[in-house]
Amino acid sequence: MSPPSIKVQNFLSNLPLFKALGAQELDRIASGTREVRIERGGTLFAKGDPCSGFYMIVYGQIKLAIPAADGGEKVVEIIGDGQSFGEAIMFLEKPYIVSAQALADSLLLHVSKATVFDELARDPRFARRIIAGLSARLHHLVRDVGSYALQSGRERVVGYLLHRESERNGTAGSFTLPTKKGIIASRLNLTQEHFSRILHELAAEGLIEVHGREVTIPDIGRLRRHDSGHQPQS
Amino acid sequence: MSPPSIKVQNFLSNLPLFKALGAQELDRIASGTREVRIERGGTLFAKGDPCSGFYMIVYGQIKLAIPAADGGEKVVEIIGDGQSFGEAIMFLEKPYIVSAQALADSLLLHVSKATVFDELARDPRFARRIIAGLSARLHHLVRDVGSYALQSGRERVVGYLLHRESERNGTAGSFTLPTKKGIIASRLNLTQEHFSRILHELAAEGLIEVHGREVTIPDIGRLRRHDSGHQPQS
DNA sequence: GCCGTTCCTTGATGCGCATCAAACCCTTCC
DNA sequence: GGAAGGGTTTGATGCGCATCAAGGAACGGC
Repeated sequence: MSPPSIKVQNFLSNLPLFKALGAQELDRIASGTREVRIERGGTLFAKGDPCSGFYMIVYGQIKLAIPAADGGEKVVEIIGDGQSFGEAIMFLEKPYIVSAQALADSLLLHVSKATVFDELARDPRFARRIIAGLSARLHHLVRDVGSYALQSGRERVVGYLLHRESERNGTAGSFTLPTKKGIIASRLNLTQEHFSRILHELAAEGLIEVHGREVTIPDIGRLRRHDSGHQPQS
Repeated sequence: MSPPSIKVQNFLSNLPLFKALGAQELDRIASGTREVRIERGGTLFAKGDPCSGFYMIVYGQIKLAIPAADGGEKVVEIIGDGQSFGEAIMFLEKPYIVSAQALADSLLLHVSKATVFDELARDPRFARRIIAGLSARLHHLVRDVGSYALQSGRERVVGYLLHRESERNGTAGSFTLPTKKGIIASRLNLTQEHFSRILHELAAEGLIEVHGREVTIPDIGRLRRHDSGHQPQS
């Protein structure tokens, strides 16, 4: 039953959160870590569940979403390889306010609350990294809030595509959407239908090409100019 | 020119961030702190400015908002006595993404980045409090995102009123809006006009009474039942 | 191959909310 | 007191986006 703990340390040491920690620290953390496997469609936790630690994705993909009363949901984030989630709620004595569902068969590491708290008290560098991680997330969320309030659906889609392109390894100007379009639409505060129409519209104007989940941007500069809609950007 | 530093320590020791710290720690922090006075309407910092520390409000009121290209803005938060802001951006090497403007004549304390970093390295308790603060803010923002995406304008207003009422000291069922209705409207992702109409509508249904910024809720239970709009809550 | 499912698109319709515009406060200042 | 100027309300109009409803396309299983 004992997990291959060597592997865990190796994986941890490649994450920004744990990079350049000593072997001793890594051992301590690894001992408070357990592997979690979950298959596509499975629910890792639901809104209202208590929180016992945070998660990191070794491989796979997890969707964080706020469920609505009527069965709908708002996708807050789509998380992929090497990223972590659930830290913030760990430091508040509150249940989850989002649910986490696997979009692909995934392998996660769960680091227990006690381990984190312990390490926090010992190592100020670790605290600094936790703080940096939380700050970055807050920063992104504020940007999201701004885009929801100040940009049109079309602008949000263009912004998203440009962002994706910029992070994508591989052929310049071309990339694959990370998951189903309906999920991405919700992430952008749009319905699936409206998202589909916007993509169609952009394609009709020659700004992008879409084949399934494959998106090509023939002229990034031209698309970027459309970022602020019909108005010249300030 | 030397500020009355005794006062600063006393004020600090009453804030959650610094409560129960020793005199030595308080002295160190106070020495990295300076008073900032700003009058109503003044701009504390603008989007794009570099960040040199974080702020706490001794008295007054500050509005954090994301400016739009067309001169509009989205109010992210309205901050009052004893609260702090600007921590997160301090830990990222990025300029502000929001602007801060005084809604009333205010007295702030500015704690320098160096002081915070220094204390962070020394005192794990301080780190824990910073982390708790960031986590709480993240939590609130996620809730906001959910309400923007999943609730109608009317529901957001009702939620806001109930929240305000619950925090308000004084007569039960009655409170004063913290600032101009236009600002609150933007905070709730509404136009001033629409916000006004919603208040009028709620008043017409006898759920609230409004006189200027004075709001009275005759029956809180009844208003709460309207929180999820026309549908029974789950 | 065929079938069922899930995902995506396309069309028709309508609501929620923004926008534009004007009137009506309620202060504050001379 | 009157004038000037924010702040707020109210009305008319219209757009962006959701909703409802089908149809098509892609995928996986037998």
